[in-house]
Amino acid sequence: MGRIIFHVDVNSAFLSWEAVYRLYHLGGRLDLRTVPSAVGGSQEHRHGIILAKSIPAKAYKIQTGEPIVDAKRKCPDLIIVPPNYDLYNRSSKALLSVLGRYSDRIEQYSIDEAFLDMSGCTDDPEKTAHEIKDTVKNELGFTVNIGVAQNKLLAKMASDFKKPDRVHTLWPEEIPQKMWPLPVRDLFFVGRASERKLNGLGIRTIGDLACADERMLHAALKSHGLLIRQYANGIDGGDLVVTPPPNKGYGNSLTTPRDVTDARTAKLYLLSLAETVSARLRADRAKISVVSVSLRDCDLHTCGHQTQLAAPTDLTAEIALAADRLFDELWNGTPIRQLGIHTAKASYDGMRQFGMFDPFDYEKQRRAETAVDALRKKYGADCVMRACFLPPGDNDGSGLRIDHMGGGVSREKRSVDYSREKVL
DNA sequence: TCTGGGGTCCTAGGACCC
DNA sequence: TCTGGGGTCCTAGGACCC
Repeated sequence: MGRIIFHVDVNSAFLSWEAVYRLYHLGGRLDLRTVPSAVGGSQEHRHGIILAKSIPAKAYKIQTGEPIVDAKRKCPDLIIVPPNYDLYNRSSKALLSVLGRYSDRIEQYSIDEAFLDMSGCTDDPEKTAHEIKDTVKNELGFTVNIGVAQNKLLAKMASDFKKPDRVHTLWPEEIPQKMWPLPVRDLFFVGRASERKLNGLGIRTIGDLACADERMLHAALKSHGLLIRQYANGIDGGDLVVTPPPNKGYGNSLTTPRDVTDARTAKLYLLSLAETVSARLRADRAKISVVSVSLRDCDLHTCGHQTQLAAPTDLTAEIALAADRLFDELWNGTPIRQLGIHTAKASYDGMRQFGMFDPFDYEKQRRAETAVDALRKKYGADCVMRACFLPPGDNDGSGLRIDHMGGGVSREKRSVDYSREKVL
């Protein structure tokens, strides 16, 4: 038997993990998976979108990524629970540890998805897939779909068929019947923009794409058109990425609770984002050579501006300084909804060239910042903070306080209240 | 009461080199 | 002084994934 690839996908991951947590760790009685429910951000903080939904919620046409307001309109009784990224990371680890018993060639594709190379590990792939699926369910309490195929693309497409708690195969001879009738949007790497262009060419199903004229596709979609045509034919030469490559860049962004209309507040947010980004750089022993600032205005229009640094850095002070300058060059005074700091050209060799015109002593500043990192690791992120972020009172000019470590997802856990009374 | 946050890759256009 | 053409690097923006 040739190559056998499994794609394991947790059904409604964030919601299932929350449901399991409430049932087994908090002793709740309601299983969120059995009612219309969703995980969503806080509307007061303008993070109000659906991150995951239950299957009953799906029946109301509620979609991941849509505003909670719209979802509530579709289903007034929708139960919304806040995200808990710590829980998701723990659940993800538990899943990976179970999968590790079945193959030593695993690619963790995202927090809730993994590819397993099962070549030579099984004489009956479907039976083994069922065994993995049932082991996860019995030991961890949540269900997965497993797609079984000869390459990653087809395994991934197969795991997306009927849910939950299913195993699907997608062998080459099954492609015309199982994959080609699907709308082209269901194909991996066909997003909204590609769908629109393809529809304009009269291509509506994956089958249409599979036999579409290559020159026409290239004219409309460049190399991406040829890639998705290969995918439509079930062709994917990609290997499993067992060892994840190092990051090429690190970024953090934040949608502010209120539009920011003054530079002082914007720069306070940028400083908090620089704190978070650079702490991650130092934790990973990475330095970056490009800093960019992105702004999104109240019309959701985004723009950005970037700069190359004279020397690679991992310092909050240097990144914040660059970000401030970029901000001044970029901002035209439009009220800001979201701010971001992104970095690129990461290097991991630990070198830092001596700079004749460094605004400060790199080594000295780095000792200070790593000392703060150590304190925060030991006593919590809030044990040391800059005076400009200190309570009491507001510091964003509208009665709100700015978190001194801005952006990211893990900080959401603070807003979660898992007191027993809250458990359904 | 509108629309998060983390990434990667590609393309287009301009600067600059020979 | 009517303006080729190949190459690289940089920047901005867009598309896709989860």
